[in-house]
Amino acid sequence: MLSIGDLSKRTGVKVPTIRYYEQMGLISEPDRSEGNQRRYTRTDLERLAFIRHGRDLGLTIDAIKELISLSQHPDRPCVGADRIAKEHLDDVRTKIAQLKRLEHELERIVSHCDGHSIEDCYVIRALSDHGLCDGEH
Amino acid sequence: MLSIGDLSKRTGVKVPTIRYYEQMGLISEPDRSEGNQRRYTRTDLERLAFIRHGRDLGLTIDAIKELISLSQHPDRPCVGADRIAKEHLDDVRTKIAQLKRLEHELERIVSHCDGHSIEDCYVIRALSDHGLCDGEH
DNA sequence: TCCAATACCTCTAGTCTCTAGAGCAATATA
DNA sequence: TATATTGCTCTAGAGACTAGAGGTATTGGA
Repeated sequence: MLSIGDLSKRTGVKVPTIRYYEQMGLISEPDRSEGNQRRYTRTDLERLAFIRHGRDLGLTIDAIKELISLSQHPDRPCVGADRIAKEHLDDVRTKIAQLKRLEHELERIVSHCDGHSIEDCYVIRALSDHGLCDGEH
Repeated sequence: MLSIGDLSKRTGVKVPTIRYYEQMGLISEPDRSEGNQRRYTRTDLERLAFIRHGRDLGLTIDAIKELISLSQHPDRPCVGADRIAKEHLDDVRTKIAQLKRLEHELERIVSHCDGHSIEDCYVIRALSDHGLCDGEH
């Protein structure tokens, strides 16, 4: 039986976050010690590692909830799970593209600045005047 | 003189967001009509466009505040503004790198899935078992 | 000129995913 | 056994808005 601190150390999920996940219904309420402290099993550990992993990949709490519920019906086809992952992959790709445009824009802004007075500062001017931008964002 | 709605239409910043920016001290309190409605000038319009642009580029409210305060001292050297932009560029690059690792991981996960039962679903298995990952994330 | 539609006002509370702190209780270690 | 550490609940805060309630101004058309 693991305490919440043990679970935290093993999964890298902070203690208050574990309690938060419980509150959100991502993990079930664990048994308690005589003194009302949470006691976790190996199953809880695996579940939490699953959640952690999903969060690291940027999945939302709701997406993870859905995956958990899917995984509890092992006989169903896995298209649901695949769909969630695919949608997320699309999101990630969109975000990368956006950030790259941003990077480009910022590079231009930064490299134009020569450290003289604010009056001539390209950073400030570029922000004031959208027309100085290359693409749209 | 522009109403808050006009300002919103011209800048693409939603009305409640404009009021929020006022509350946060990003824009100064405008004059009011006889009936207590906000009335904006061309200067306010420019300021808001500046903020909008900064937010589009992903700058935080605090960073924008700092830039505004810098821009109000036109005699000072512009290294401060340049520093803010550079720091942000670093952030953006870090985030792109992270997302690319993620993309890679998700691609692997998705492409392994053959649509059969959940029991064999690679999405679920990959999330359960970090050992199936390529890199660290 | 009057009326209805639209826009505006303030204030409060909610979003999402945690994180921090207060004040107290249980457990582990020396 | 004394003390240090960990745990408990509850509330509030972060950032950057967004939504809704309940009421007031302004605007455009008949």
